[in-house]
Amino acid sequence: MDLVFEIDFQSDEALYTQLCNQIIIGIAKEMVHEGDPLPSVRQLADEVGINMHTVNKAYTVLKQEGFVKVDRRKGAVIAVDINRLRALAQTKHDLTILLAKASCMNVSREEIHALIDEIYEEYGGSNIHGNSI
Amino acid sequence: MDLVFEIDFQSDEALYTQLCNQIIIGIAKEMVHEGDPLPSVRQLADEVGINMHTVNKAYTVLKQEGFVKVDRRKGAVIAVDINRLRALAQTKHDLTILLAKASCMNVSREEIHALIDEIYEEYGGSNIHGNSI
DNA sequence: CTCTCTGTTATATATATCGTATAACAGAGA
DNA sequence: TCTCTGTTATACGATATATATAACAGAGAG
Repeated sequence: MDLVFEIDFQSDEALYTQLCNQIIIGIAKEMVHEGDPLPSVRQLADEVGINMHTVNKAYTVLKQEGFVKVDRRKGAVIAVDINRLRALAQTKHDLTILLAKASCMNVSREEIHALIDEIYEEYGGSNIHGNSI
Repeated sequence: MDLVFEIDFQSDEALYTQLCNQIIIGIAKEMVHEGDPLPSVRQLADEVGINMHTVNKAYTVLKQEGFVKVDRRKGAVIAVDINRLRALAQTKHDLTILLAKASCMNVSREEIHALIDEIYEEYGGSNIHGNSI
């Protein structure tokens, strides 16, 4: 399974952010794995019809966040190297706001839990912390 | 309990976004309720040391999202009037990206569920969908 | 060595967003 | 009338976003 990139030019999300999210979701869904090469900045830019520098910014952000590293031979490759503590803190911060909105909208805790399971089904059913089944 | 506003000028979150989030979290935590008046744009701007228009933008966004309405007598008041379907869709979209990042960082599904409960404890233990206890 | 690919950097430009600033308006209450 | 409310208009500067053209060093293939 290979990554398919689709850009929504009408979205309010920045183009490079859309690319970042699609790659991160691709990793989570195990469509790509550690060491897999990403398209070159020029190739991906041409493929989705945006500028090379926009792709380069996406790769740079992903690199800073630890999702990608640069291999001089292969180019940009998947590389999940992580500061897990920071990841947990960021996750909690984002969840706090997301759940506040959901709570205000009368989305119950049970509905959230169900949503979590529904989404997580599509992601790696197995990771080192064993969330399989 | 009254809302206390604190602005982090070092944050990468926009100032008006910080205000929006604090008010939404305040509603979720039931520190404020339907009909409660918010500070006037000028008063709040002066209180936290930012421009009136920045506060006004926060109120405008909250109004568009249904968290606030304008009462000519009281000014801006809390008003949780909601398109629940849109709320669910938005919640799922945001969760999809958030969980993808968490999954890549090897944050397990169980840890997410625990985080959900931890955060939800601080929010309304009771809403119309009965997520109490 | 040459050619071509990689990411990377430098400049420049255009547009949009963010935050501030000053000013004014209409509605409502004292 | 005076004062408060949200709202609107306009302007300015700073930053973010996206594009464009150009060049560079490292690495692989011929």
